[in-house]
Amino acid sequence: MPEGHTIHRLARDLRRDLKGDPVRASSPQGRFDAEAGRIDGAAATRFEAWGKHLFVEFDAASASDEILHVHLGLIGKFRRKPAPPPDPVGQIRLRLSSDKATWDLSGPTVCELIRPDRFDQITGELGPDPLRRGDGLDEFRRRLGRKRIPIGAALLDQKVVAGIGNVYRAEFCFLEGIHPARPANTLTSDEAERLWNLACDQLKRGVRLNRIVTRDENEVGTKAGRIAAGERLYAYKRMGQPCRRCTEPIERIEIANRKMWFCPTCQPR
DNA sequence: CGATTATGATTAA
DNA sequence: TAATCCTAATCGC
Repeated sequence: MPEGHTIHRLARDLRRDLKGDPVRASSPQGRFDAEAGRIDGAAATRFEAWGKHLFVEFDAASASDEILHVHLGLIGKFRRKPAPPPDPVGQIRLRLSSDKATWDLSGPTVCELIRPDRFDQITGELGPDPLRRGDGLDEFRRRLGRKRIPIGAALLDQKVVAGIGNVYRAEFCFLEGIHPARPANTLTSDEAERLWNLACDQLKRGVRLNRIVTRDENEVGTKAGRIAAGERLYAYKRMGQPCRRCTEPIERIEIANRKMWFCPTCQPR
């Protein structure tokens, strides 16, 4: 589930359930015991998503200045459970609960307490996030222009743009008719701008629906939230199936160590 | 019941 | 380029 939209949606949902009140923190699995103890009982004051990174700040009076940093990686999940907390199921690294809800974190690639200087470092190394305010476009264009790597690789590089993953990169290249292997610095200023605006629109849509749906709803004839599974995307994982625009079979290519799908006709070199 | 897979990213070779 | 970390669901036998 985790591309940028997931994390921004998570920040919003966690905020609604946990913000303000003292939060109970524990590590049913045990691997985060000591750290959980340090934030247990502190009031959570801020929930922020930066690309695929989630940060939770706590009231300085009730905790130290440490900030919770979570990165879900490929398989991490935050699952909502009712309050009061039920018996934990599976490997729960961190459980956060208020009297409104319980949130169980499993399988994160990063779950740690950090100091503010480290927070500055992590966020400072990220490219612009289409879901955060600011002049992302100029920065995105600048960073793309410095890369000779394939656009398919540049879109995965969190220093170029923060929050895009393997599904969105394939879908964005398809939607803009750009061959995934084209060097990033050969994109015109206009192409870069269209990619950026597309990312802003699509990630926002992803947050709203809490899933990736890139398919045009007029094309499917249903409202976005109801587009059936398997009908939501244009290219991702559709190897050999007919392109939804031109019916040519979708092809697969390996870029930046991951598989990527594209239409050879709609995305010429 | 074991193998495979997953919307990630780093480290080693 | 390959190995590695983290976990759970799914699939084939």
